[in-house]
Amino acid sequence: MTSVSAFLAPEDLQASGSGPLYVKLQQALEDAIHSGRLKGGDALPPERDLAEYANISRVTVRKAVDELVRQGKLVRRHGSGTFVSRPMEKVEQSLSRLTSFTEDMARRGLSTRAEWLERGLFTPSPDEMVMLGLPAGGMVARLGRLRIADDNPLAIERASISAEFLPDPENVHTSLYAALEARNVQPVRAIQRISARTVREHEADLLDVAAGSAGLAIERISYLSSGKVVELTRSLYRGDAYDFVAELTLG
Amino acid sequence: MTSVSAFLAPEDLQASGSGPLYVKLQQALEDAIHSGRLKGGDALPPERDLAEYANISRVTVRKAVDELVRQGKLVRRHGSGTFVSRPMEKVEQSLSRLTSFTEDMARRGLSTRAEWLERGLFTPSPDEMVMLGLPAGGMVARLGRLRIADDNPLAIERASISAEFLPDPENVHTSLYAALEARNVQPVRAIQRISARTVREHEADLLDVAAGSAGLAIERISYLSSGKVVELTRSLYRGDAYDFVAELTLG
DNA sequence: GGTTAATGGTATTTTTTTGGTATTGTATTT
DNA sequence: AAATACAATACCAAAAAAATACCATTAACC
Repeated sequence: MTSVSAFLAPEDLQASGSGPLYVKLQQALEDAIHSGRLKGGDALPPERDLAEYANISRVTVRKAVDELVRQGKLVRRHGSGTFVSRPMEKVEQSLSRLTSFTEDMARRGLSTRAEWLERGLFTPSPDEMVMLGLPAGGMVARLGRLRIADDNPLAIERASISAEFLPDPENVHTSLYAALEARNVQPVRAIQRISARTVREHEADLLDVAAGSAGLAIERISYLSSGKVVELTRSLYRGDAYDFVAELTLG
Repeated sequence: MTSVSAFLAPEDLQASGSGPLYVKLQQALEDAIHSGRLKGGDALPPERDLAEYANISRVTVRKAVDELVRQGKLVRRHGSGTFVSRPMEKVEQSLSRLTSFTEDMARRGLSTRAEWLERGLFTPSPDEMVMLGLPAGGMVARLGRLRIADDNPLAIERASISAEFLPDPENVHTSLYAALEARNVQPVRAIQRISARTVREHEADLLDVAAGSAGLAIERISYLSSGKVVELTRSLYRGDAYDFVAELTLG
Protein backbone atom coordinates (compact mmCIF):
# COMPACT_ATOMS: atom_id res chain seq x y z
CA MET A 1 0.00 0.00 0.00
CA THR A 2 2.10 2.84 -1.27
CA SER A 3 -0.61 5.24 -2.34
CA VAL A 4 -1.03 8.04 0.14
CA SER A 5 -4.74 8.60 -0.35
CA ALA A 6 -5.35 4.95 0.42
CA PHE A 7 -5.12 5.60 4.12
CA LEU A 8 -4.85 9.35 4.59
CA ALA A 9 -7.78 11.65 3.94
CA PRO A 10 -7.01 15.33 3.23
CA GLU A 11 -9.43 16.48 5.91
CA ASP A 12 -7.36 14.64 8.49
CA LEU A 13 -4.68 17.25 8.06
CA GLN A 14 -6.40 20.54 7.32
CA ALA A 15 -9.14 20.24 9.92
CA SER A 16 -9.03 21.77 13.40
CA GLY A 17 -7.12 24.95 12.66
CA SER A 18 -4.79 25.25 15.60
CA GLY A 19 -1.77 23.13 16.42
CA PRO A 20 1.42 22.35 14.57
CA LEU A 21 1.20 20.61 11.23
CA TYR A 22 3.52 17.82 12.25
CA VAL A 23 1.30 16.95 15.22
CA LYS A 24 -1.72 16.62 12.96
CA LEU A 25 0.18 14.37 10.58
CA GLN A 26 1.48 12.33 13.47
CA GLN A 27 -2.02 11.79 14.81
CA ALA A 28 -3.31 10.94 11.35
CA LEU A 29 -0.61 8.29 10.98
CA GLU A 30 -1.22 6.90 14.45
CA ASP A 31 -4.90 6.66 13.63
CA ALA A 32 -4.17 4.85 10.38
CA ILE A 33 -2.07 2.33 12.25
CA HIS A 34 -4.53 1.74 15.08
CA SER A 35 -7.50 1.49 12.76
CA GLY A 36 -5.70 -1.12 10.70
CA ARG A 37 -5.51 0.88 7.49
CA LEU A 38 -1.78 0.47 7.92
CA LYS A 39 -0.83 -2.98 9.09
CA GLY A 40 2.37 -4.30 10.60
CA GLY A 41 5.04 -4.64 7.95
CA ASP A 42 3.41 -2.22 5.53
CA ALA A 43 5.67 0.31 3.91
CA LEU A 44 4.85 3.95 4.51
CA PRO A 45 4.84 6.05 1.36
CA PRO A 46 8.16 7.83 0.77
CA GLU A 47 8.55 11.02 2.77
CA ARG A 48 8.55 13.04 -0.43
CA ASP A 49 5.21 11.63 -1.47
CA LEU A 50 3.69 12.31 1.91
CA ALA A 51 4.98 15.86 1.82
CA GLU A 52 3.61 16.52 -1.64
CA TYR A 53 0.26 14.98 -0.81
CA ALA A 54 -0.12 16.97 2.40
CA ASN A 55 1.30 20.13 0.87
CA ILE A 56 3.91 20.47 3.56
CA SER A 57 7.65 20.22 3.49
CA ARG A 58 9.51 17.00 3.85
CA VAL A 59 11.17 18.08 7.09
CA THR A 60 7.77 18.54 8.65
CA VAL A 61 6.80 15.07 7.57
CA ARG A 62 10.01 13.78 9.07
CA LYS A 63 9.28 15.41 12.39
CA ALA A 64 5.96 13.57 12.58
CA VAL A 65 7.58 10.31 11.57
CA ASP A 66 10.45 10.92 13.99
CA GLU A 67 8.11 10.85 16.94
CA LEU A 68 6.44 7.63 15.83
CA VAL A 69 9.84 6.03 15.27
CA ARG A 70 10.85 7.12 18.77
CA GLN A 71 7.68 5.44 20.05
CA GLY A 72 8.61 2.29 18.20
CA LYS A 73 5.53 2.36 16.00
CA LEU A 74 7.53 2.86 12.82
CA VAL A 75 10.90 1.60 11.69
CA ARG A 76 13.17 3.42 9.27
CA ARG A 77 15.51 1.75 6.82
CA HIS A 78 17.95 4.03 5.07
CA GLY A 79 17.65 3.72 1.32
CA SER A 80 14.71 1.40 1.64
CA GLY A 81 11.74 3.03 3.27
CA THR A 82 9.80 3.45 6.52
CA PHE A 83 7.72 0.57 7.77
CA VAL A 84 5.04 -0.08 10.34
CA SER A 85 6.54 -2.12 13.16
CA ARG A 86 5.27 -5.59 13.59
CA PRO A 87 5.19 -7.15 17.02
CA MET A 88 6.28 -10.73 16.99
CA GLU A 89 3.15 -12.66 16.35
CA LYS A 90 2.37 -16.30 16.23
CA VAL A 91 2.52 -17.64 12.72
CA GLU A 92 0.40 -20.48 11.60
CA GLN A 93 0.85 -23.32 9.23
CA SER A 94 -1.99 -25.19 7.73
CA LEU A 95 -1.92 -28.94 7.98
CA SER A 96 -4.30 -29.40 5.12
CA ARG A 97 -1.65 -28.67 2.56
CA LEU A 98 1.86 -29.90 2.47
CA THR A 99 3.67 -26.87 1.26
CA SER A 100 7.14 -25.58 1.70
CA PHE A 101 7.90 -23.49 4.72
CA THR A 102 9.00 -20.60 2.56
CA GLU A 103 5.89 -20.58 0.45
CA ASP A 104 3.74 -20.76 3.51
CA MET A 105 5.40 -17.81 5.16
CA ALA A 106 5.45 -15.79 1.95
CA ARG A 107 1.69 -16.17 1.76
CA ARG A 108 1.53 -14.41 5.08
CA GLY A 109 3.77 -11.59 3.96
CA LEU A 110 6.60 -12.61 6.23
CA SER A 111 10.12 -12.35 4.98
CA THR A 112 12.01 -15.50 5.68
CA ARG A 113 15.55 -16.63 5.43
CA ALA A 114 17.48 -19.64 6.54
CA GLU A 115 20.92 -20.31 7.90
CA TRP A 116 22.52 -23.58 7.00
CA LEU A 117 23.47 -25.75 9.92
CA GLU A 118 24.49 -28.76 7.87
CA ARG A 119 24.46 -29.64 4.18
CA GLY A 120 26.17 -32.55 2.53
CA LEU A 121 26.44 -36.28 1.99
CA PHE A 122 27.02 -38.49 5.00
CA THR A 123 27.17 -42.06 6.10
CA PRO A 124 23.66 -42.78 7.34
CA SER A 125 22.85 -43.33 10.99
CA PRO A 126 21.13 -46.62 11.82
CA ASP A 127 17.98 -44.59 12.34
CA GLU A 128 18.15 -43.18 8.83
CA MET A 129 18.97 -46.55 7.30
CA VAL A 130 15.78 -47.97 8.70
CA MET A 131 13.46 -45.04 8.12
CA LEU A 132 14.65 -44.29 4.60
CA GLY A 133 15.13 -47.93 3.65
CA LEU A 134 18.67 -47.33 2.43
CA PRO A 135 20.63 -50.03 0.62
CA ALA A 136 23.87 -51.24 2.19
CA GLY A 137 26.61 -48.74 1.48
CA GLY A 138 24.11 -46.05 0.46
CA MET A 139 24.74 -42.48 1.44
CA VAL A 140 22.33 -39.94 2.84
CA ALA A 141 21.99 -36.23 2.08
CA ARG A 142 21.38 -34.09 5.15
CA LEU A 143 19.98 -30.58 5.04
CA GLY A 144 19.93 -28.82 8.38
CA ARG A 145 18.54 -25.31 8.49
CA LEU A 146 17.60 -22.66 11.00
CA ARG A 147 14.40 -21.05 9.78
CA ILE A 148 14.12 -17.35 10.46
CA ALA A 149 10.99 -15.25 9.96
CA ASP A 150 11.24 -11.50 10.27
CA ASP A 151 14.60 -11.82 12.02
CA ASN A 152 13.18 -14.14 14.67
CA PRO A 153 14.52 -17.68 14.69
CA LEU A 154 11.50 -19.89 14.34
CA ALA A 155 12.46 -23.47 13.77
CA ILE A 156 15.26 -25.98 13.41
CA GLU A 157 14.71 -28.26 10.45
CA ARG A 158 16.72 -31.36 9.68
CA ALA A 159 15.99 -33.30 6.51
CA SER A 160 17.47 -36.62 5.48
CA ILE A 161 17.12 -37.79 1.88
CA SER A 162 18.55 -40.86 0.25
CA ALA A 163 21.47 -39.89 -1.98
CA GLU A 164 19.64 -41.78 -4.70
CA PHE A 165 17.22 -38.86 -4.91
CA LEU A 166 19.52 -36.01 -4.00
CA PRO A 167 23.17 -36.75 -4.87
CA ASP A 168 24.14 -33.08 -4.85
CA PRO A 169 22.83 -31.53 -1.62
CA GLU A 170 25.37 -28.72 -1.92
CA ASN A 171 23.34 -27.35 -4.79
CA VAL A 172 20.17 -26.95 -2.78
CA HIS A 173 19.85 -23.25 -2.14
CA THR A 174 16.17 -22.67 -1.68
CA SER A 175 13.36 -25.16 -1.37
CA LEU A 176 14.07 -28.83 -0.91
CA TYR A 177 10.94 -29.68 -2.84
CA ALA A 178 12.01 -27.51 -5.76
CA ALA A 179 15.33 -29.34 -5.82
CA LEU A 180 13.57 -32.69 -5.79
CA GLU A 181 11.17 -31.63 -8.48
CA ALA A 182 14.07 -30.49 -10.64
CA ARG A 183 15.15 -34.14 -10.51
CA ASN A 184 11.64 -35.35 -11.22
CA VAL A 185 11.15 -36.74 -7.75
CA GLN A 186 7.57 -36.17 -6.69
CA PRO A 187 6.27 -37.53 -3.40
CA VAL A 188 2.57 -38.30 -3.37
CA ARG A 189 1.95 -39.18 0.26
CA ALA A 190 3.24 -37.96 3.56
CA ILE A 191 2.76 -38.70 7.20
CA GLN A 192 3.30 -36.08 9.84
CA ARG A 193 3.71 -36.78 13.49
CA ILE A 194 3.27 -33.81 15.76
CA SER A 195 4.30 -33.77 19.38
CA ALA A 196 5.49 -31.47 22.11
CA ARG A 197 8.79 -31.68 23.92
CA THR A 198 11.12 -29.49 25.85
CA VAL A 199 13.83 -27.67 23.97
CA ARG A 200 17.33 -28.94 24.63
CA GLU A 201 20.15 -26.61 25.45
CA HIS A 202 21.91 -26.43 22.10
CA GLU A 203 18.55 -26.05 20.39
CA ALA A 204 17.55 -23.28 22.78
CA ASP A 205 20.67 -21.39 21.75
CA LEU A 206 19.72 -21.51 18.10
CA LEU A 207 16.09 -20.64 18.68
CA ASP A 208 16.83 -17.86 21.14
CA VAL A 209 14.59 -19.25 23.86
CA ALA A 210 15.21 -20.57 27.34
CA ALA A 211 16.34 -24.18 27.59
CA GLY A 212 13.48 -26.31 28.81
CA SER A 213 10.75 -24.23 27.22
CA ALA A 214 8.11 -25.95 25.12
CA GLY A 215 8.71 -26.74 21.47
CA LEU A 216 6.56 -28.25 18.76
CA ALA A 217 8.27 -31.26 17.21
CA ILE A 218 7.14 -32.32 13.76
CA GLU A 219 8.39 -35.40 11.98
CA ARG A 220 7.46 -35.87 8.36
CA ILE A 221 8.03 -38.83 6.09
CA SER A 222 7.07 -38.57 2.43
CA TYR A 223 6.68 -41.37 -0.06
CA LEU A 224 6.73 -41.87 -3.79
CA SER A 225 3.81 -43.61 -5.42
CA SER A 226 6.03 -46.68 -5.52
CA GLY A 227 6.09 -46.65 -1.74
CA LYS A 228 9.74 -45.68 -1.53
CA VAL A 229 10.56 -43.21 1.22
CA VAL A 230 11.85 -39.95 -0.19
CA GLU A 231 12.42 -37.78 2.78
CA LEU A 232 12.54 -37.79 6.55
CA THR A 233 12.33 -34.34 8.06
CA ARG A 234 12.41 -33.52 11.75
CA SER A 235 11.57 -29.99 12.75
CA LEU A 236 11.44 -28.25 16.09
CA TYR A 237 9.39 -25.06 16.23
CA ARG A 238 9.37 -22.47 18.97
CA GLY A 239 6.23 -23.10 20.98
CA ASP A 240 5.72 -19.42 21.66
CA ALA A 241 5.84 -18.40 18.04
CA TYR A 242 4.27 -21.08 15.96
CA ASP A 243 0.84 -22.56 15.52
CA PHE A 244 -0.12 -25.45 13.38
CA VAL A 245 -3.61 -25.13 11.99
CA ALA A 246 -5.66 -27.95 10.57
CA GLU A 247 -8.99 -27.48 8.90
CA LEU A 248 -11.30 -30.45 8.87
CA THR A 249 -14.39 -31.24 6.89
CA LEU A 250 -16.55 -33.62 8.82
CA GLY A 251 -18.91 -36.20 7.44
CA MET B 1 3.53 -22.93 -24.78
CA THR B 2 6.67 -20.96 -25.31
CA SER B 3 5.30 -17.86 -27.01
CA VAL B 4 5.34 -14.92 -24.67
CA SER B 5 2.26 -13.17 -25.97
CA ALA B 6 0.27 -16.35 -25.41
CA PHE B 7 -0.09 -15.57 -21.72
CA LEU B 8 1.35 -12.11 -21.16
CA ALA B 9 -0.40 -9.01 -22.38
CA PRO B 10 1.71 -5.87 -22.84
CA GLU B 11 -0.68 -3.82 -20.73
CA ASP B 12 0.02 -6.07 -17.78
CA LEU B 13 3.45 -4.54 -17.55
CA GLN B 14 3.16 -0.93 -18.61
CA ALA B 15 -0.03 -0.12 -16.76
CA SER B 16 -0.26 1.39 -13.30
CA GLY B 17 2.73 3.67 -13.26
CA SER B 18 4.20 3.22 -9.81
CA GLY B 19 6.10 0.27 -8.49
CA PRO B 20 9.23 -1.56 -9.60
CA LEU B 21 9.21 -3.30 -12.96
CA TYR B 22 10.16 -6.65 -11.56
CA VAL B 23 7.18 -6.60 -9.21
CA LYS B 24 4.82 -5.98 -12.10
CA LEU B 25 6.31 -8.84 -14.07
CA GLN B 26 6.18 -11.08 -11.03
CA GLN B 27 2.50 -10.33 -10.54
CA ALA B 28 1.80 -10.87 -14.21
CA LEU B 29 3.46 -14.28 -14.05
CA GLU B 30 1.67 -15.21 -10.83
CA ASP B 31 -1.58 -14.23 -12.45
CA ALA B 32 -0.81 -16.36 -15.50
CA ILE B 33 -0.17 -19.34 -13.25
CA HIS B 34 -3.22 -18.89 -11.07
CA SER B 35 -5.50 -18.24 -14.02
CA GLY B 36 -4.30 -21.43 -15.66
CA ARG B 37 -2.74 -19.82 -18.71
CA LEU B 38 0.44 -21.44 -17.42
CA LYS B 39 -0.10 -24.92 -16.08
CA GLY B 40 2.07 -27.12 -13.91
CA GLY B 41 4.95 -28.54 -15.90
CA ASP B 42 4.80 -25.89 -18.60
CA ALA B 43 8.05 -24.33 -19.65
CA LEU B 44 8.41 -20.62 -19.20
CA PRO B 45 9.77 -18.77 -22.21
CA PRO B 46 13.53 -18.19 -22.02
CA GLU B 47 14.53 -15.25 -19.88
CA ARG B 48 15.93 -13.46 -22.91
CA ASP B 49 12.63 -13.70 -24.75
CA LEU B 50 10.72 -12.39 -21.75
CA ALA B 51 13.14 -9.50 -21.44
CA GLU B 52 12.88 -8.55 -25.09
CA TYR B 53 9.12 -8.81 -25.10
CA ALA B 54 8.74 -6.66 -21.99
CA ASN B 55 11.48 -4.25 -23.04
CA ILE B 56 13.37 -4.70 -19.82
CA SER B 57 16.74 -6.21 -19.05
CA ARG B 58 17.22 -9.87 -18.43
CA VAL B 59 18.39 -9.31 -14.87
CA THR B 60 15.11 -7.64 -14.09
CA VAL B 61 13.27 -10.60 -15.51
CA ARG B 62 15.43 -12.85 -13.38
CA LYS B 63 14.58 -10.90 -10.26
CA ALA B 64 10.89 -11.50 -10.87
CA VAL B 65 11.48 -15.17 -11.60
CA ASP B 66 13.79 -15.44 -8.58
CA GLU B 67 11.00 -14.54 -6.23
CA LEU B 68 8.63 -17.06 -7.74
CA VAL B 69 11.31 -19.73 -7.53
CA ARG B 70 11.86 -18.79 -3.90
CA GLN B 71 8.15 -19.25 -3.34
CA GLY B 72 8.33 -22.62 -5.00
CA LYS B 73 6.00 -21.69 -7.85
CA LEU B 74 8.67 -22.08 -10.52
CA VAL B 75 11.58 -24.47 -10.87
CA ARG B 76 14.79 -23.67 -12.72
CA ARG B 77 16.90 -26.19 -14.60
CA HIS B 78 20.29 -24.89 -15.64
CA GLY B 79 20.80 -25.24 -19.37
CA SER B 80 17.28 -26.45 -19.87
CA GLY B 81 14.70 -23.89 -18.89
CA THR B 82 12.33 -22.67 -16.18
CA PHE B 83 9.17 -24.60 -15.45
CA VAL B 84 5.94 -24.15 -13.54
CA SER B 85 5.92 -26.32 -10.44
CA ARG B 86 3.35 -28.99 -9.99
CA PRO B 87 2.05 -27.81 -6.64
CA MET B 88 1.89 -30.29 -3.82
CA GLU B 89 -1.40 -29.09 -2.56
CA LYS B 90 -4.88 -30.37 -3.17
CA VAL B 91 -4.85 -32.48 -0.10
CA GLU B 92 -7.59 -34.84 0.62
CA GLN B 93 -6.83 -35.99 4.07
CA SER B 94 -7.88 -38.26 6.74
CA LEU B 95 -7.55 -35.83 9.57
CA SER B 96 -11.13 -36.33 10.64
CA ARG B 97 -10.28 -39.64 12.17
CA LEU B 98 -7.92 -37.85 14.49
CA THR B 99 -10.66 -35.93 16.17
CA SER B 100 -12.03 -38.67 18.33
CA PHE B 101 -9.84 -39.25 21.31
CA THR B 102 -11.45 -42.51 22.26
CA GLU B 103 -11.18 -43.98 18.79
CA ASP B 104 -7.59 -42.92 18.53
CA MET B 105 -6.68 -44.61 21.77
CA ALA B 106 -8.60 -47.75 20.88
CA ARG B 107 -6.52 -48.07 17.74
CA ARG B 108 -3.47 -48.12 19.93
CA GLY B 109 -4.98 -50.76 22.09
CA LEU B 110 -5.37 -48.56 25.13
CA SER B 111 -8.39 -48.58 27.37
CA THR B 112 -9.59 -45.12 28.20
CA ARG B 113 -11.79 -43.51 30.77
CA ALA B 114 -12.46 -39.98 31.91
CA GLU B 115 -12.97 -38.10 35.15
CA TRP B 116 -15.22 -35.10 35.19
CA LEU B 117 -13.62 -31.87 36.26
CA GLU B 118 -16.52 -29.63 35.48
CA ARG B 119 -19.97 -30.07 33.97
CA GLY B 120 -22.82 -27.58 33.97
CA LEU B 121 -24.28 -24.29 32.76
CA PHE B 122 -22.37 -21.12 33.49
CA THR B 123 -22.28 -17.43 32.77
CA PRO B 124 -19.87 -17.15 29.83
CA SER B 125 -16.47 -15.57 30.10
CA PRO B 126 -15.78 -12.67 27.73
CA ASP B 127 -13.58 -15.07 25.79
CA GLU B 128 -16.41 -17.53 25.30
CA MET B 129 -18.87 -14.82 24.36
CA VAL B 130 -16.64 -13.74 21.50
CA MET B 131 -15.51 -17.15 20.27
CA LEU B 132 -18.95 -18.74 20.44
CA GLY B 133 -20.83 -15.65 19.33
CA LEU B 134 -23.21 -15.83 22.27
CA PRO B 135 -26.20 -13.50 22.49
CA ALA B 136 -26.42 -11.12 25.43
CA GLY B 137 -27.63 -13.00 28.47
CA GLY B 138 -26.88 -16.37 26.87
CA MET B 139 -25.47 -19.18 28.96
CA VAL B 140 -22.69 -21.59 28.18
CA ALA B 141 -22.34 -25.30 28.88
CA ARG B 142 -18.91 -26.38 30.08
CA LEU B 143 -17.58 -29.91 29.98
CA GLY B 144 -14.21 -30.38 31.61
CA ARG B 145 -12.67 -33.84 31.60
CA LEU B 146 -9.44 -35.53 32.52
CA ARG B 147 -8.68 -38.15 29.88
CA ILE B 148 -7.02 -41.26 31.21
CA ALA B 149 -5.45 -44.06 29.18
CA ASP B 150 -4.35 -47.24 30.92
CA ASP B 151 -4.48 -45.50 34.29
CA ASN B 152 -2.17 -42.74 33.11
CA PRO B 153 -3.67 -39.26 32.92
CA LEU B 154 -3.13 -38.12 29.37
CA ALA B 155 -5.00 -34.91 28.68
CA ILE B 156 -7.16 -32.17 30.11
CA GLU B 157 -10.06 -31.31 27.86
CA ARG B 158 -12.35 -28.35 28.34
CA ALA B 159 -15.28 -27.81 26.01
CA SER B 160 -17.59 -24.80 25.85
CA ILE B 161 -20.89 -25.04 23.99
CA SER B 162 -23.61 -22.46 23.68
CA ALA B 163 -26.59 -23.45 25.87
CA GLU B 164 -28.65 -23.05 22.71
CA PHE B 165 -27.18 -26.34 21.50
CA LEU B 166 -26.65 -28.11 24.80
CA PRO B 167 -29.06 -26.91 27.51
CA ASP B 168 -28.60 -30.04 29.61
CA PRO B 169 -24.87 -30.70 30.02
CA GLU B 170 -25.55 -32.81 33.10
CA ASN B 171 -26.92 -35.48 30.83
CA VAL B 172 -23.73 -35.87 28.85
CA HIS B 173 -22.11 -39.06 30.01
CA THR B 174 -19.98 -40.23 27.13
CA SER B 175 -19.21 -38.48 23.90
CA LEU B 176 -19.98 -34.82 23.43
CA TYR B 177 -20.61 -35.41 19.76
CA ALA B 178 -23.15 -38.13 20.52
CA ALA B 179 -25.03 -35.75 22.80
CA LEU B 180 -25.04 -33.04 20.15
CA GLU B 181 -26.13 -35.44 17.45
CA ALA B 182 -29.02 -36.55 19.64
CA ARG B 183 -30.23 -32.95 19.47
CA ASN B 184 -29.71 -32.84 15.70
CA VAL B 185 -26.71 -30.56 15.98
CA GLN B 186 -24.15 -31.64 13.40
CA PRO B 187 -21.01 -29.63 12.86
CA VAL B 188 -19.65 -29.90 9.33
CA ARG B 189 -16.38 -28.07 9.64
CA ALA B 190 -13.74 -27.71 12.29
CA ILE B 191 -10.51 -25.88 12.68
CA GLN B 192 -7.81 -27.18 14.96
CA ARG B 193 -4.95 -25.10 16.15
CA ILE B 194 -2.04 -27.04 17.51
CA SER B 195 0.72 -25.49 19.55
CA ALA B 196 3.17 -26.30 22.29
CA ARG B 197 3.30 -24.64 25.67
CA THR B 198 4.53 -25.35 29.14
CA VAL B 199 2.20 -27.05 31.58
CA ARG B 200 0.99 -24.85 34.43
CA GLU B 201 1.10 -25.97 37.99
CA HIS B 202 -2.53 -26.96 38.54
CA GLU B 203 -2.50 -28.73 35.18
CA ALA B 204 0.69 -30.56 36.09
CA ASP B 205 -1.03 -31.91 39.18
CA LEU B 206 -3.83 -33.38 37.15
CA LEU B 207 -1.58 -34.79 34.45
CA ASP B 208 0.92 -36.17 36.91
CA VAL B 209 3.91 -34.46 35.31
CA ALA B 210 6.35 -31.83 36.46
CA ALA B 211 5.17 -28.26 36.20
CA GLY B 212 6.92 -26.55 33.31
CA SER B 213 7.19 -29.63 31.15
CA ALA B 214 6.05 -29.49 27.54
CA GLY B 215 2.42 -30.01 26.64
CA LEU B 216 0.60 -30.20 23.34
CA ALA B 217 -2.21 -27.64 23.28
CA ILE B 218 -5.02 -28.21 20.81
CA GLU B 219 -7.83 -25.77 20.31
CA ARG B 220 -10.76 -26.86 18.21
CA ILE B 221 -13.66 -24.80 16.94
CA SER B 222 -16.46 -26.52 15.05
CA TYR B 223 -19.10 -24.94 12.90
CA LEU B 224 -22.53 -25.73 11.56
CA SER B 225 -23.15 -25.43 7.85
CA SER B 226 -24.81 -22.11 8.66
CA GLY B 227 -21.47 -20.87 9.95
CA LYS B 228 -22.59 -20.78 13.57
CA VAL B 229 -19.98 -21.85 16.08
CA VAL B 230 -21.02 -24.98 17.93
CA GLU B 231 -18.16 -25.82 20.16
CA LEU B 232 -14.88 -24.50 21.45
CA THR B 233 -12.65 -27.17 22.93
CA ARG B 234 -9.26 -26.61 24.45
CA SER B 235 -7.17 -29.63 25.23
CA LEU B 236 -3.79 -30.03 26.81
CA TYR B 237 -1.98 -33.30 26.19
CA ARG B 238 1.09 -34.56 27.98
CA GLY B 239 3.95 -33.93 25.62
CA ASP B 240 5.71 -37.11 26.66
CA ALA B 241 2.75 -39.36 26.00
CA TYR B 242 0.86 -38.17 23.00
CA ASP B 243 1.55 -37.80 19.30
CA PHE B 244 -0.68 -36.25 16.76
CA VAL B 245 -0.45 -38.12 13.49
CA ALA B 246 -1.67 -36.74 10.18
CA GLU B 247 -1.62 -38.57 6.93
CA LEU B 248 -1.68 -36.54 3.75
CA THR B 249 -2.28 -37.52 0.17
CA LEU B 250 -0.69 -35.24 -2.38
CA GLY B 251 -1.29 -34.55 -6.03
C1' DG C 1 32.14 -38.42 -29.03
C1' DG C 2 32.82 -33.74 -30.06
C1' DT C 3 30.54 -29.39 -31.52
C1' DT C 4 27.43 -25.94 -30.96
C1' DA C 5 23.49 -23.39 -30.00
C1' DA C 6 20.32 -22.37 -26.33
C1' DT C 7 19.53 -21.92 -21.59
C1' DG C 8 20.18 -20.42 -16.86
C1' DG C 9 24.05 -18.31 -13.51
C1' DT C 10 26.93 -14.45 -11.84
C1' DA C 11 29.85 -10.42 -11.22
C1' DT C 12 30.16 -5.53 -11.97
C1' DT C 13 28.50 -1.01 -12.93
C1' DT C 14 25.10 2.70 -13.46
C1' DT C 15 20.85 4.83 -12.37
C1' DT C 16 17.04 5.76 -9.44
C1' DT C 17 14.82 5.90 -5.14
C1' DT C 18 14.86 6.56 -0.28
C1' DG C 19 16.03 8.19 4.22
C1' DG C 20 19.66 11.50 6.66
C1' DT C 21 21.48 16.13 7.74
C1' DA C 22 23.05 20.88 7.72
C1' DT C 23 21.57 25.49 6.86
C1' DT C 24 18.34 29.11 6.60
C1' DG C 25 14.00 31.46 7.08
C1' DT C 26 9.64 32.44 9.82
C1' DA C 27 6.33 32.68 13.29
C1' DT C 28 5.40 32.30 18.18
C1' DT C 29 6.52 32.94 22.81
C1' DT C 30 9.02 35.19 26.56
C1' DA D 1 14.46 42.25 21.48
C1' DA D 2 15.82 37.55 22.50
C1' DA D 3 14.68 32.85 22.61
C1' DT D 4 12.32 29.09 21.10
C1' DA D 5 9.66 26.19 18.18
C1' DC D 6 8.27 25.44 13.57
C1' DA D 7 8.86 25.04 8.69
C1' DA D 8 11.29 25.24 4.14
C1' DT D 9 15.48 24.57 1.04
C1' DA D 10 19.43 22.26 -0.53
C1' DC D 11 22.50 18.77 -0.45
C1' DC D 12 24.49 13.89 1.36
C1' DA D 13 24.53 8.76 1.88
C1' DA D 14 22.63 4.30 1.72
C1' DA D 15 19.94 1.00 -0.44
C1' DA D 16 17.38 -0.92 -4.10
C1' DA D 17 16.55 -1.34 -8.94
C1' DA D 18 18.10 -1.97 -13.50
C1' DA D 19 21.42 -2.55 -17.16
C1' DT D 20 25.73 -4.62 -19.22
C1' DA D 21 28.92 -8.12 -20.05
C1' DC D 22 30.53 -12.52 -19.42
C1' DC D 23 30.44 -17.64 -17.40
C1' DA D 24 28.53 -22.59 -16.86
C1' DT D 25 25.47 -26.21 -17.91
C1' DT D 26 22.46 -28.74 -20.68
C1' DA D 27 20.84 -30.86 -24.71
C1' DA D 28 20.54 -31.40 -29.35
C1' DC D 29 22.99 -32.27 -33.51
C1' DC D 30 26.45 -33.90 -36.54
